[in-house]
Amino acid sequence: MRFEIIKHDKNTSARTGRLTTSHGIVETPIFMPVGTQGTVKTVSPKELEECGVQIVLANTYHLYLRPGPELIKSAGGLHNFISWSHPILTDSGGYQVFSLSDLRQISEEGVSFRSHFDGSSHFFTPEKVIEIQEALWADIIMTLDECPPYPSSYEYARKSTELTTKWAIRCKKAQTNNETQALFGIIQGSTYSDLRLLSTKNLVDLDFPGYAIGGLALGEPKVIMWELVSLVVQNLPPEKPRYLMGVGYPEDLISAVTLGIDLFDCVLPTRNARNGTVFTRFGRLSIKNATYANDFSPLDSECNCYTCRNFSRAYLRHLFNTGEILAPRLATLHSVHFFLWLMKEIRQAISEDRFDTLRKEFLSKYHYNENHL
RNA sequence: GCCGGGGUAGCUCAAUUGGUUAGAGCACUUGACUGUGGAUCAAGGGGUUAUGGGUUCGAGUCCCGUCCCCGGUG
Repeated sequence: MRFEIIKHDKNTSARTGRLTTSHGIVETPIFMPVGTQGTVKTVSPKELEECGVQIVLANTYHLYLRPGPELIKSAGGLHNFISWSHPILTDSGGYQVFSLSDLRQISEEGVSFRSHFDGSSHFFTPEKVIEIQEALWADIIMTLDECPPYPSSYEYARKSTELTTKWAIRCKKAQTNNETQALFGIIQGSTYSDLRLLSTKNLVDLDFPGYAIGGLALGEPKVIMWELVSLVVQNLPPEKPRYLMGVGYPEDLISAVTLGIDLFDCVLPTRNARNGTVFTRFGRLSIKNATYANDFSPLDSECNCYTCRNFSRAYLRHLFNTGEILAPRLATLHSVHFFLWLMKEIRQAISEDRFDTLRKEFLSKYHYNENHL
């Protein structure tokens, strides 16, 4: 993997870049839709391409439990198995163990957990997680981390962050294929500045090809989140890609790019779409609301995605209210298209030295939820 | 026609010998969702208990009339 910075924004820390992987180029800043089980729910790879998707995220935790890394390996790797020829990033499973499994027990050696769907017992170590991700053969793979909940006590966060660093060292050591796969380290530290700083320095010393910031957007105030992102980014090597994990809302993406983030992933555009809430240039729109029953305009009057070119709000509402399978599909297509459109606008604005203007224009039009600030 | 059973929220049903403001599920309305949850959670609206009388301190509940539904029988 190679990362080159193309352009720095004049007024902010935003930048555009080019990430070259063994399955092609990713232009940054970029948003990665989440395809947990080897599919971005409801949409096909071809449709993802049409939405402007360049890289998707898949999940070690889920794919390990089903169908198992051996099967995917014998299919010729994840790209072959799911028929996606562009880059893939796999998450390590640290977050899923934290958020999905009932019984988890963390020790120095690793984490034991019970599967969230059949209750079976499993044990992840840093070495195991690398082995699985090498079998899946994603272009970018992640270190095993522990994601401490918010809020966490300082003492818990300190120990947890220390453990994440030790696991990062073991992951790096366990990696056998660093020619075609890039291993990103994950920075933790909860909401404590000194722990974030320490975590950043320790991981930078290990010289990863890219760095992720994890453990944020877990309910902490936005002010704190941005302070921490800013602090971490300032202490990361500028020439390496930076990935803010699990973020976020459109307004968050703008803020994070401003601080110098290159990569994002989030379930919001896809999960919310399945539940009937889509993102548009004018803000969030709950298509199931009765107010759209007779509204024959598209979701977003300025969008040229397949959904907006062909279907009305009234029809989409009808599809949702009748439980039709097309409803989550069309909504997902729109929101994914919108997120990728936004990233493209951001890249273009940076390259033309007008990122600041774009940011202001976008936020003046986009009606965001004030609870999120 | 006669005999029996039954009419409670849009739907399916609760409501202990008559006893606070008639409840629930689904549906509906409105929120929430940040390294996935087609999941789920939260809040809300909705009732002259078929209808007209009566008994009672008090009736969805007991009595009488009327209307309607279901089963049986002519």
